[in-house]
Formats: sequence, C-alpha cells, structure tokens
Amino acid sequence: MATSETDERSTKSLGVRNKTLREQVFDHLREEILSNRLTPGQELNELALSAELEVSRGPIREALGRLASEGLVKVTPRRGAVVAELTDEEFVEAYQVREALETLAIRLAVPRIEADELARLRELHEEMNEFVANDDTTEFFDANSAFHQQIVDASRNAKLGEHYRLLMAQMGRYLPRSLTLRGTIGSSPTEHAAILAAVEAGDPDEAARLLANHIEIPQRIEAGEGDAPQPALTAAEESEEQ
Amino acid sequence: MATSETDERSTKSLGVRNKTLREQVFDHLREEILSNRLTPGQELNELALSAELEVSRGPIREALGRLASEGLVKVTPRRGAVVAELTDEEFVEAYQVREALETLAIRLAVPRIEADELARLRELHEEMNEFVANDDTTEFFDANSAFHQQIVDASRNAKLGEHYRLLMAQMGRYLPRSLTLRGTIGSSPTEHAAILAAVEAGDPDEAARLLANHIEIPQRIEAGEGDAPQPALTAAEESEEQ
DNA sequence: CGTCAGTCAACTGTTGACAATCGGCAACCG
DNA sequence: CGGTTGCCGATTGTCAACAGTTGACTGACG
Repeated sequence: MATSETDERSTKSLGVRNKTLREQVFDHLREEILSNRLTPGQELNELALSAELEVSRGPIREALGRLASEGLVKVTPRRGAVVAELTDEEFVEAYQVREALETLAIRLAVPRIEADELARLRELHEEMNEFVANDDTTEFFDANSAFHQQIVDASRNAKLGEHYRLLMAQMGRYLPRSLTLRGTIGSSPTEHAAILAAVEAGDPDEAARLLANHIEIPQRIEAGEGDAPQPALTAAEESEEQ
Repeated sequence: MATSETDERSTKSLGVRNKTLREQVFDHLREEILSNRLTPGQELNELALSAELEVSRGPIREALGRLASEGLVKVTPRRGAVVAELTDEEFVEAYQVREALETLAIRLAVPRIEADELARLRELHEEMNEFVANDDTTEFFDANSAFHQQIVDASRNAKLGEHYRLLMAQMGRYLPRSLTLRGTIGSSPTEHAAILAAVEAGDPDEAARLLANHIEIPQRIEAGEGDAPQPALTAAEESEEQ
C-alpha cells in the first residue's frame, strides 16, 4: 500500500505489519465507508483504487468481495461496486433486528456482568450526560454506541457479538444523520439510567423491557416520518449475495 | 469450470450460465460444506481445488474469502483455509441468537401473515407428522428447517432473513447430528401445533413464547451434556475476521 | 539420545497481462 | 426525425507466473 497512506492513517498498526494487503485494503475501505468519507452510492472503480492505494487489482477485488459480504458495498456482477446504501425500509428492518439482539444481550449480561464492566457502563453514562449538556452530538453518538456495545460484550456471546457488529456497521453511518434520533438525545440519559438500575438490581426482564423501549422509540418515528436514510435512488432490489 | 463437472452437478443451472466463476465456485463449495461432503476441519488447498474444478486460483481465493466472511470456512493468513467447525460453546451461542431472531420473526409475522403462508406452515406441519411416524429423521429435519424458515420469511424483514440464513448455514450441519435434538423430535409436532394455533389466533406474544420454549429446550440439554458439535480439536480462538 | 540450526519443498500472496462483457455513442435506415 | 444497429472505449473477469513465507525435514552438535 502507499507509504504516504500508511504513514498518514495506520500509524497505530505500525507494529503489526504482518497483515496481508487484502486485509489492509479491507480495513482502509471499511474505515473510509464507516466514517462517511466514502458516501453511499459512490462508485468504487478497481483500477482507480488500485492506483490510489498502489496495490494491484487482486487484493482490491478480494477486499471488495468481503465488504460486499458484510453488506457495506454492493457488487453487481459485471458493473462494478458501489458503497451500499440503506433504504428507509431496510433501516427500520435493521432497527428491529438490533432490538432483538440487544434485548438478548442484556438478558444474558445481567446475571454474569462483572464489576469492571458495570463501572464502564456507568462511566459512559456519565460521559453522555456531559455531552448532552454541551450539545456535543458527535461525541454523544460515539459514547452511546460504546454503551450499547458494552452491553453486548458483557453478554459473553461471541456469535451475538458478530451479528451485532455486522448490523451496526451497516446502520452506524445513518444514525447520526437521523434528525428524529437527534431529538431523542435528551431523553437518552434518563433511559440509560433506568437500564443501569435494572442491571444493577439483577433484573433481566426489567432491563430487557427498558432497553427494548429505549431502542424502539426512534424506530417508530422513523417508520412514520422517515428522514434517516438518504432518499435512496431506487436501488436495485436483488444483489449477488442473498 | 470443467465441462465434466458442469454436466455432472450443475444441470439445474444450465439456463443461468451468466454466473461468474467466483460465484460458481462459491456455490459449489457452499453446497459441499452444507451437505457435509466436506467435513469440518478439512483443509481446502487452493491448488488442489483449482485442479479439481479446473479454474485458476483467482476465483477460488475470492470464493474462499466470501465463505470465510460467512463463517463457513476459516482462513488463517498464511496457512490456508479449512472448513469451519463449531465448538460446543459456539453452538449454544448460536442457538441463543437463533431464538432471539425467530422470536422477533414470529412477532412480526403474526399480524401480517398471508393465507398461503399459513397454508404452507400447516402443510409442513402435516409432513412432519408423517416423517415422525415413519421415523424418517432426515426428511423431518428438512421439513423442520423449512417450517422455521417459513416463519422468518413471513416476517417480511429482509435484514432479519439475512442474519437468520447466515446463522442457520453455520448451525445447519450440526443439527441432525445432535443426539439430544433427535430425542426432541417426538415432541416437536405437538409444539408446532401449539405455535400454529397461536399464529392463527393472532396472538404474537403467545406465539413468541411457545416458539422460544420450543427452541430453548434442546439448547439447555446441549449446554448440560454437549454432544452436538464434534469434539473440536481446540480450534484457534482468533481468526482474521472479527 | 535429545535438541537446535539450516535447508528445502509446498503453499499462499501478489502481480501484470489477456480476454470477455457492458454501456454509450454515432451512423444508418425506415 | 425517431429508432435501431454496429462499433468503441472502459471496466471487470480470469489466468499464469513470480515472489515471499511457513512448516517440516535433515543432519550435526552438545
């Protein structure tokens, strides 16, 4: 990969230069997509990427294939790859799946949560309070993601973690854009506090109920109005992966 | 791909010769793994596959990458690919996720299920009754999978469908081997009947409760005893995909 | 006899070239 | 003037060769 690129953005992984080119390209593109530097719908030309990253097309193709498999790009057999976009419907669908996964996660987590994990949740909760007070939405969303991720991690279910990570990678880009979601920021700390209380009380059902409610609210609003995902220029229904 | 291979095994897809080699190899290997012709732990040598399928290593590598992304094979960076295996723990974990997904599915399905979908469920239920009577476990498991798949399809949530399909592709091979599962075959028809009744009655909560119970039973037994997945020769913890 | 270093074969990672296909453009025909 | 057909550029699909690494085998030394 380009030395300039490497020095510029992968400084943290300088010690781990054992990664294959395919992995580096994969990580690079994934990061570009998740950070919205590559916007949904944008075309990903193999030759252009090849030139830009100074890698032959082989690793590029393999990385694009993996990204397609994870739902971050969409590959049409002989017409190239584009950054995937979520329609309004898909966004709502994903939200429903997310609710199911997180509900399971907190049910599993409550009986087995460790002190340090609980402490981390409290810490993130405090941070979010500050971010809300300062009206710092970007930081808030990061902390919020970490909060929910922490619950999933505490469930100690790796398969659940995989599916959750996959789902959030697809949804993540759209969350901060959702105006309706932004409107719910104010009530989040209160709800998080209630969830924390239920977790500390060791009540899985109550924790799950509160969490479901917490997640469900924006979902309903989205379904009614619908401004979260972009207009979505009537993306083709079927891709090559089921 | 080899004409001999093509004539021999892909006769059904003769009309759809538009698929790329990568896709053909992917489908082929996927089928081989799901049908247990390729057993967990088996090494997948690129050169050998290349010779066997009469395709160069390029498409083979891409197909293996996709399969790795779906969790059907496990790729270790410079040591090749092997057919993935599920440890006892992973099997139980997957079962928990499955329960969460199917519970969501039936909740969504109940209010919107169509007459023909309901008919299909009844039909499969009848089939299973016969298969149980004839002690035809293989056919039973197929019908059982179709039954649960039908519920997921009826939910009309494509994202949910994706995750469910991914999960079942990983678990599917191990289900028929599970002796404890075989023991539950007898009670399945009764439970399916109860679920069907709840669906017909339009009671999502009751249907979800019954379905959760139905799925949960083998899960508990597995956790206690553990004979479903193979001994699993201490597979390495970390793979290249999170 | 056990252990360690050095060599070697096999395999994967990567590359550049070749071939096939698709979409757009322009010329031709009705 | 509108529609169709054939050509052309661009891009992806595939291949075969090269290069680097890994793990195992062999042989020597303690």
